Amino acid sequence: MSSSTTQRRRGDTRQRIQDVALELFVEQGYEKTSLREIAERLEVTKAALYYHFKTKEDIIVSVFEDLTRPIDELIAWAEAQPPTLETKREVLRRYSESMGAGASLFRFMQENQATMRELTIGETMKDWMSQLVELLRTQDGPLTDQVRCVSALFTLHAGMMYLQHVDGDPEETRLAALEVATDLITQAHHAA
Amino acid sequence: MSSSTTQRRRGDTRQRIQDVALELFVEQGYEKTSLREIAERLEVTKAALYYHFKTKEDIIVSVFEDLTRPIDELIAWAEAQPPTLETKREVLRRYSESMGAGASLFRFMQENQATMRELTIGETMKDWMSQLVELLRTQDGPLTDQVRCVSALFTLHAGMMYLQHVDGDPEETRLAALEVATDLITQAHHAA
Amino acid sequence: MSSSTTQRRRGDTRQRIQDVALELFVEQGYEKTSLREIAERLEVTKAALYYHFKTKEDIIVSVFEDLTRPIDELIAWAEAQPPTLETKREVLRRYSESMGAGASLFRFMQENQATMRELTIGETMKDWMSQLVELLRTQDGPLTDQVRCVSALFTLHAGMMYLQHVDGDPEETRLAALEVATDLITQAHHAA
Amino acid sequence: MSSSTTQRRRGDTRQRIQDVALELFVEQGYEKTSLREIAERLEVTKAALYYHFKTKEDIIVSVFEDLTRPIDELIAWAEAQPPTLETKREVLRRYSESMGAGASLFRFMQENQATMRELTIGETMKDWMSQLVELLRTQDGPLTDQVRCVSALFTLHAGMMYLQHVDGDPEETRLAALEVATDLITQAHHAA
DNA sequence: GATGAATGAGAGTTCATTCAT
DNA sequence: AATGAATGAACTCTCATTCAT
Repeated sequence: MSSSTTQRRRGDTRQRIQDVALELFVEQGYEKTSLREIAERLEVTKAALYYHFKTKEDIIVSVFEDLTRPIDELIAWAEAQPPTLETKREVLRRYSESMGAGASLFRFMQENQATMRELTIGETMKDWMSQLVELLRTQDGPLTDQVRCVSALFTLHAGMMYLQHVDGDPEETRLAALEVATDLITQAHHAA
Repeated sequence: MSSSTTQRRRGDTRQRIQDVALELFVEQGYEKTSLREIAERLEVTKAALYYHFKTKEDIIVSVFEDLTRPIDELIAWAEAQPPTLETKREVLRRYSESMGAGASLFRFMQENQATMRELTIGETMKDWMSQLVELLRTQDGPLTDQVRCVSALFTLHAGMMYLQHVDGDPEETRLAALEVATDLITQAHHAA
Repeated sequence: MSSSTTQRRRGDTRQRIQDVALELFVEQGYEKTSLREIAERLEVTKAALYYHFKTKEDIIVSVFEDLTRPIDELIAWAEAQPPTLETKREVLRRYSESMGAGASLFRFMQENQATMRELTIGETMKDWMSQLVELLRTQDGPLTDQVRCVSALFTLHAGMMYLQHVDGDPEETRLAALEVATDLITQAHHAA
Repeated sequence: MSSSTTQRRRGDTRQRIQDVALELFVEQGYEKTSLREIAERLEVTKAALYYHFKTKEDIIVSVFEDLTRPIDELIAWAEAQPPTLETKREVLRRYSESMGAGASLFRFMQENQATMRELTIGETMKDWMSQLVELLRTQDGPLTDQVRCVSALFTLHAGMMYLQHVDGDPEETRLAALEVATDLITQAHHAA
């Protein structure tokens, strides 16, 4: 009995809401996903969502808080390191890994930037994009090298979003993207 | 009298709707922009919008049709050329230029991908992304080189979106991005 | 040239509006038919309709005026006759004939009574129904006979509306309905 | 306190919507009745209607489902009987009775046929009209007799709709109509 | 004899949110 | 921990109608 679906669901409703919400947000975008839809898919009422979360925005904020912790930690760690090339490589390596884990969250971010901007988390996200760029870029180097640093970041994103279905193995693709990104950052570093 | 605001506006309402709509869509996203808002900013009624466009989607579709023509032409041209490195460089050069012109449209596309996917134009857009990648990528080369081609495209986008406010002169930034992109494609080409 | 479609249409726009309007009103009902639809089918603008008719209601009123004249005349004629059985038979005969001619109008009336009631013509129509009943019914006869008179009228209607597609020849059906109606009225008459 | 208006209304809102809706639909027709009107008369918001019914059409469908059950049962019963004259008489008798009960629904049907046709229930209704005719009519008899069967049905309708205000007692009128209808069917039966 | 452009009113519908139970 | 019932605000869209040209 304790393993019946109903039983297993006891107590983890909050988690299930987050899961289903992210799923739908990724599928359809934030605004086009209604609380009714989320509730229906969970077979609970809308009011139940409000027991667990104060607002719709709260749901997505909570998902972000859980899934972006690795990035926050990465940034914190990197800021404590000396700005060597090796550090930068490690940043890319770990960032790429995080993306593998929270892939759908990243996809959501990528595809819903307009929405994010209005949400409080928008700032958060923009913040770490800037911080990451700051960590990677060769200060005071030529403009092209600064572009390379940003491009390295975007290459990782592109690797996740646009190359996944093109080729076979997702992991292989991720590694290829990481290699290209590392390459870019290395070029930028040597030029300086 | 013939130069009064009302007079000057005669006959260009359709154009003005497109302009204001794009402006707001870029600012706030497609779904968060209501027809009421557009109408109010134009000082006409909602019904007037419906005189000129059949639906809300129609408005954005028409804006796209006007502003993406350069890209369509670019693709058509490139497909008729031999797939040399020089052709590829020219593609990037012209693509970068188009983005300078229709900058806000590109920003809209970038930031509203989730929305676009549901819209009919979503397909169109995805189509030309694929076609561009196809034109640029070194067929049958190593995976990393394929990544480089996609990355080149994304570098141009990144140059437009994320580096504009960072540095001073937008045009200079655009050119730097173009240089990096060209670099990437050249590497990919030589390796093959 | 004078026989080109455009040429032939000159001057009979008013008539064409009436035709198309009736056609659509019958097909879809009065409220569900919009002036846009009528205009589109005629390949003119809505404003053109307003050149010929003051309001939407005006269109249908004008159609009625044209097509119900035979009925008005029938009533006028009947009122001048002695109320013999033969007169009554003649009334049914001519009413049945009118229905054959203005069939679609009758169908419209039958199917849009709720609408008619709000329209000014609603009264008109109700009026002649009462007048016809008055002409047919055997005053002061038993209730059943009064029912028979109304029923005779309805039989004609039923013959037009519900039996048309059931059997082959519409004309044959009409005549059968007329026969039954005449029968009913005869019974009612003899009883008195 | 527990008998205050607000209290009493708890839980029967759905029913109240159906009642008020039918009332207004009968009064004004389906299309001319807006949800705003229904809501206002109930002193709730439009949104409350949508809590109980998915669409406007849904409201009327639900009313139909409730009120046409007697007819469905009548048809089912009749189909199980031998097609004797006595059965047919019983069908008319019970049909006439049903009409007394759901009188307003019948009036609505009669006066909004154009609307019904577009609604899903239109088919339902047409179906039972055909089934009733099928049950009553003397197969392979002369055309006039078939007309008589349909006419019998219409006589009942006419008795309800057009004779109610003419004479005093509605019940008396209904019985008179039933008598005439039975007469018609008997004639048709004997001829065969 | 007709059009192009617009309006005001209102339709049906959906949303995030609330609150007593 | 969750529901049933409801709200208010907003939405996209359609309609009959007007009027200068």
